[in-house]
Amino acid sequence: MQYDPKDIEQKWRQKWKADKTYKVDNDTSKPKFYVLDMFPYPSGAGLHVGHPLGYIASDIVARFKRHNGFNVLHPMGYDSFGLPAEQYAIQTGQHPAKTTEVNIARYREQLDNIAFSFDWDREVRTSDPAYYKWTQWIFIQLFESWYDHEQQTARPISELIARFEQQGWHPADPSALTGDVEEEQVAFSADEWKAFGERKRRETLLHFRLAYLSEAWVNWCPALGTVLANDEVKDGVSERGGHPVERKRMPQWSMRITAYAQRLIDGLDGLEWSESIKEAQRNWIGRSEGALVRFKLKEAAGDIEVFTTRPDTLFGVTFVTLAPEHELVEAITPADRKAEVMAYVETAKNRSERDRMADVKKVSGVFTGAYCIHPFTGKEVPIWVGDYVLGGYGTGAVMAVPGGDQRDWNFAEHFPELRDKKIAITEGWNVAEGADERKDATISSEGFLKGLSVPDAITRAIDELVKLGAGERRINYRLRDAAFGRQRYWGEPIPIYYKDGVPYALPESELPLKLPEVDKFLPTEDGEPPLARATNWTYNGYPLETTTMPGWAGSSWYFLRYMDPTNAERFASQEAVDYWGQVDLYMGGSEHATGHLLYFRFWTKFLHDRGYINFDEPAKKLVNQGMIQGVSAFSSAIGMATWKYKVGQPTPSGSTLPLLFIGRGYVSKLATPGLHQELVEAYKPHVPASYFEGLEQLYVKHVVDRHVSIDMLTEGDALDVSRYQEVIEKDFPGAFIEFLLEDGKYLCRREVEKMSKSKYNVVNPDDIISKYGADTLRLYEMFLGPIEQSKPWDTNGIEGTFRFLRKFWNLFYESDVFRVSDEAPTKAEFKVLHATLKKVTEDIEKMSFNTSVAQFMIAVNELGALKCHKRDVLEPLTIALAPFAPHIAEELWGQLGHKDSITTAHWPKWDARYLVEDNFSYPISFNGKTRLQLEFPVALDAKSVEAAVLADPEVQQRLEGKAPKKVIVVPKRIVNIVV
RNA sequence: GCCCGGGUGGUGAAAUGGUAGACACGAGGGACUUAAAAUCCCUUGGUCCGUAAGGGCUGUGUGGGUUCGAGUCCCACCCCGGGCACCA
Repeated sequence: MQYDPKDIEQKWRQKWKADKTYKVDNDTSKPKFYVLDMFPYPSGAGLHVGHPLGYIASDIVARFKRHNGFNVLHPMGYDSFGLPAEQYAIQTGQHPAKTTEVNIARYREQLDNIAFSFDWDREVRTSDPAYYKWTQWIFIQLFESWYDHEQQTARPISELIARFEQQGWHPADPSALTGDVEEEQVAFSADEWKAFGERKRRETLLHFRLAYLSEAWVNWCPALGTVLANDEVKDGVSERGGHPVERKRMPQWSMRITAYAQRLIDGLDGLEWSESIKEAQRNWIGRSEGALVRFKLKEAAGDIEVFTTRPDTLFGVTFVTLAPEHELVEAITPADRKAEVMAYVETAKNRSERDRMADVKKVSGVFTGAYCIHPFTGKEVPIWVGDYVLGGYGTGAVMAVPGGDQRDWNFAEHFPELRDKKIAITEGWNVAEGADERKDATISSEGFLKGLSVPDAITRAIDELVKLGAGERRINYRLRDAAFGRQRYWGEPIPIYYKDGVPYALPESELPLKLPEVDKFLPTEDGEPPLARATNWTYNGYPLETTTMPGWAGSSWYFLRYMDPTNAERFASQEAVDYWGQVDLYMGGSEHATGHLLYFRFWTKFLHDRGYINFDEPAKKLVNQGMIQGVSAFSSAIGMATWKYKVGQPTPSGSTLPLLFIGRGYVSKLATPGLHQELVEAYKPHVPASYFEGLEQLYVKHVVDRHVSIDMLTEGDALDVSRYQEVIEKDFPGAFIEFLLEDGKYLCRREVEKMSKSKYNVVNPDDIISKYGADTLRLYEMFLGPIEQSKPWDTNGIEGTFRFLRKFWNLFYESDVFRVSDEAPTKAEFKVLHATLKKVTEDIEKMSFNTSVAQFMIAVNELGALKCHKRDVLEPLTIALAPFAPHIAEELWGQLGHKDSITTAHWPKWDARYLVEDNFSYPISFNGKTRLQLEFPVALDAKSVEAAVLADPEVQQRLEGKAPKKVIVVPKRIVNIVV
């Protein structure tokens, strides 16, 4: 019988499904191992060969751990809320739940084809009310919590209320952290608190809740009636439709992730995550140490707060710059300057943050006309507004030190009234040329900092600030609180209602708050989110929140739900959570470095703080699979050409030329100037002959590349011209279309790009499976290279893994008859087996799957050469192969006479006894260059090896009678003779 | 600019400081076959010498260094990929 994956794969998939082979119990007698894949968003495009890469790797580990006696949780589900389904719904009117359902069914079918060992009874979907009930529940817990900075933990809001009743609150109170809005909450005493009305109390509490409503800057697009992300705004207009976008302050639900900034940094140290992801998170959180400095306003009460990492440069302050959004701008600007300043503010703040940050060269700003007082010198410092200062970072104001900060320098240089006021702050530096940003400089400014090194000056400056009451040490984080409300339909409703304009959490008994039906998935006419279209969207007559949660809400805790996916009483039972605990291996793409992976950690820490789980990091080990890129194919067309005549002759214009497709050979030829005769010939029938008279050079101005679907390519990048022509004819009705062939073929240009539908370079796993089977696909994806590395998909190599499986199969067969002997294996056969077991076992633990596949190939080649058909070799080998190629392993396991599934088999242990070598063939090198090989017994000591080597005639001959300077013998490795 | 990865044959790649290129694809040659498919065998980094057996030189982005010995460690640089970025 020949190896034919079609029948056996089909058969086993059905059997596994019927037997619930991959069902996992919360069986506490076995040690647990939790293998998690980042769950997919079920897009309409389905899976391509890149998606399963990580799933296959984690599946191998899961199966391996199971063979090794672990109770392995290896679940899968869907991150099924999201924008694409909503956009599709807007276009087609089809309910997103419906398209999502269809897409999930398709995903499931594709996933099933690859035979993952998922326990599908544990599937979760974030858009399922039974699931998002708990997402909403967690939201309420966040709403009902505050962060105690002193104890570094989240606590119930009731405990904060108790504090307020006893001691009130003061901004300097170190224990109650308010995160981003810290400055906005003014002090109040216990008595004042008690005197507050219900409304006032709740408004105050919003400044402390971990999920809170506050005014936040957003990109508001009135025409679309929605808030846009930074990258949806280009040059002040929306990317879609080009409508004007304004920066606007709107009430927004946010998550106080900033409260966890330090713990999110500290927690990284204990994690087995790649250094690059950890670094990305550290950068994202962006801790910087420095000082908060207060500059008293000259004409008014109050002061401008500034964060600086370089208080040592305080004597170099020449001006203070406020962000255009800064609330003081309007207040401090004197009447005579108001018109000019506010005009600037209007234009500046409506530029998106991204635009403002991208334009490094363009300096813009305006003098407010107001002054503040330098805390050390008492001198007046002019206050400017500049868009290089961002409202959302630090305090939205900077002390500008042109002598020490290049951006400040650039700003000063740009304005004549500031240009000559730059103050040098370091020794040996010419401030006219630029800023000195060195951190190993010596301060040369006037005052008490003169002569100090930068670190000493920083300490001294802060001490002085504290003494004067003009500032204090401050640690600032770049991390901002996360916007949590979305003006969208297809997301979790936020379980909040409004009484008297202030938010209240729904009682737990009202959960889940189900997504209401709406007539359209668009904002209302007056710009309310889609949920406002729902009839009777109220609770006890009070209006319900109309924004929904962002995509990352459901994925921030899903790993917990898999532990106990149907629990109706709790997000997961305490026992289940205690048993499964942290994810032992988390597999997913590195593109989630600062999004999902940060929120995931944040929510875990929060649930830990509130006592729901006993660990505060979700995943011990994280592995990022590389991206599988597609190799796109392009056609190149010359739509219009410019013809250059001899100098002095007019160029004809307005001519209609054929759409001429030229192959890659011609494209590269065009790079060199000349008269490209083939092109001229192709054009001749279409243009007047006079066009070509006296033509000396042909310049082609526009070569338009078009993606060509890769399934239109035949052998060696040749295009199926007639099929492609049909496609082009549809896009350019009535056009002349010609293909310029090279050796009778049209060859496409190839390029490695991201694999995506729009690039027509998607390779579908189903196609591969129907041709070679899932086992081959699994092996091939692993064989491609190290799991973390990105690599282009090239189906050409797949034959090798298919051949390997066939050879493996044939070890069990002789002339198409199943024949496995019970004869005792030879030493050589055992050696192959145990070498393979050793390598594969070690490689799986290192997640080096490409090398384990290679080892299997070596084993099969060697056993084939030995004509080994022995049970004691093949049986363990089959178990070892099972995690990689489960179908063929299960089939052969059955044929070997086993009744139970191979998944229940114990992992075979390798035995070092079989790997012992009697002899070792030493490479003998002279000055590090290998010249010959000599075989000696392994047991021979270094001295004896040296003597034996030197006695060898060939060595003697090479030495030409001279004595070697030195002989290095590394037992069982190498001999190096230095001459 | 900063922070992470990475650079090895025609291709995907392998290599605890110890024989660079395992394994696989592709290519070339051969066997079997009426033929094809399938299978099997041989060759395959470059280059030079040799009829051959065989041998020499060279070779892991570039230039230095450490070492008996460097793809691997150190320094400087170049290129590619990813992330971050007027972050005060």
